Amino acid sequence: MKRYPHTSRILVALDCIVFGFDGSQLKVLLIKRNFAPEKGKWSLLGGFLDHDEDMNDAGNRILYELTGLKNIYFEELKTFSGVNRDKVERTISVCHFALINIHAHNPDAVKSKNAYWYTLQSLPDLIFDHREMVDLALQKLRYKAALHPIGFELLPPQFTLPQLQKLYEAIYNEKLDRRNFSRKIISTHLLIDTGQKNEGGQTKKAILYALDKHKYQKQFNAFHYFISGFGTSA
Amino acid sequence: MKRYPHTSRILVALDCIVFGFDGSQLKVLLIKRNFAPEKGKWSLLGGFLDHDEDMNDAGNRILYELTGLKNIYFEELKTFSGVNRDKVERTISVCHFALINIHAHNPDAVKSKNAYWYTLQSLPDLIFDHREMVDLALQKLRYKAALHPIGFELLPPQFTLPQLQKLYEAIYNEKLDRRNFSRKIISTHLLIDTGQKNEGGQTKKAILYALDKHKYQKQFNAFHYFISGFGTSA
DNA sequence: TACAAAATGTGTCAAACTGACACAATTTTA
DNA sequence: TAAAATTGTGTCAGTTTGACACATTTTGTA
Repeated sequence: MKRYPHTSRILVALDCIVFGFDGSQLKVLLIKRNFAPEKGKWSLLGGFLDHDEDMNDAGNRILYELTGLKNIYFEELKTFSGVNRDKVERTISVCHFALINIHAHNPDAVKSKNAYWYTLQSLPDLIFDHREMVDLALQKLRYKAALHPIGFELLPPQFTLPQLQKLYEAIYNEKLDRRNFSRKIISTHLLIDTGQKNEGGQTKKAILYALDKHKYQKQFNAFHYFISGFGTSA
Repeated sequence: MKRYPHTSRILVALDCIVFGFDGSQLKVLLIKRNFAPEKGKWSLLGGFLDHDEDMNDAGNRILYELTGLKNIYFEELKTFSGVNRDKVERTISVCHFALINIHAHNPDAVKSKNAYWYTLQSLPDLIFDHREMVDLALQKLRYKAALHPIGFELLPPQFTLPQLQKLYEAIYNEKLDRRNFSRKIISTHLLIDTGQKNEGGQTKKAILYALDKHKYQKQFNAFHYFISGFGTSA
């Protein structure tokens, strides 16, 4: 047999919400689409699944082309499969989201592809169902970061507790109690005190921590409840 | 423009792990594949995405054809996209899992399609990557049922606390403390005491509860921590 | 008919955790 | 040199958790 009978073949795309954190705000990487239709409009990072690659290959390829980064944290979110979501031809899109250290990506690659970082509050109009994808990705990020140490993927290798707290406050758009947050993070034993303090700081210098990668991987699926009150019935 | 240039179109399938609970064991619905290749071998419930339906339509169609049930709980798990996972032609499969009340499905429809319920301990060999899908689905069910009131989908409309506990014990394959489990479930306020007791029981008759559907939907995304110790670093 | 056996419903208690809040130490700046 | 901003750590009452005991109900059987 060469093909299955009575079936229809369609295009499979991969779109990805790339999150970054600049120290005070959560940002999303958007790209100016350079082919028709909707050429020149804002879109998520994406591409078509090639005949000789699986989804993981495609994700790595697409993320590498734009950011110059390998081994990026990304995970699958949902398949968007509306019949008319692309007017040219039937295309389903497997939506992913990625978390990167915003200071580590290659700004030249980003610029040359006409990509820019947008805050969630100032997103431009997006093509197709990409806005829906962003909303879902934020929802998933909030869910997952409340339970698992996923937030560290958005920070540089060394960071302070106040920086980590600012990240969580940006993700949930709410203030957290400094003392309780600190207690929670320290009690995970996921952080290693580097013995150093952050330079260029203001007022009191904070301790620089690094992630204990071994414990991080081992405990990744453990529940941590980083955010109190998140997920309650309210 | 009629089509995107330099792209490859592929088949999109939907496969679904259908879970059921017979009162003591967690079971999976498997089907004898009735077309080549691998005809006659065991497979998950599945089908191809048609040109005029989205993934949700396809899932409902496929589940209805086999079980005779509508409004089944099902959710997307992951897209399996290995290049050679189907030898006939490139096919990606969007894997889902479904939870049904095992006593509500249409046994004639199931029988006529050559489908049977298997326990997780006695699964036959499955085609393609379907075994991997089952393992992932069980993992996801365990994860989700520990946090959200998803387990009720596997029970009849009225059930007792001991029945609910047996379900959780089957899902996690471990014994739970009856008193602490009861306290946890009652404290969610998701159950309504029907005032009735279960008939045909043994020894003491237990209270029959029904799910408070309104609260269930409202609190579905809340965290409940049904299973203590699940997701800890151990 | 009464009693053992099995299963169900509810209660107790110490340990751990949570949320709210106070105080001391460090660094910059006026 | 002192005020202001920021960071690190501690306290304490209220809540939740895990381990465990006891009383009640129903069946079956001596």
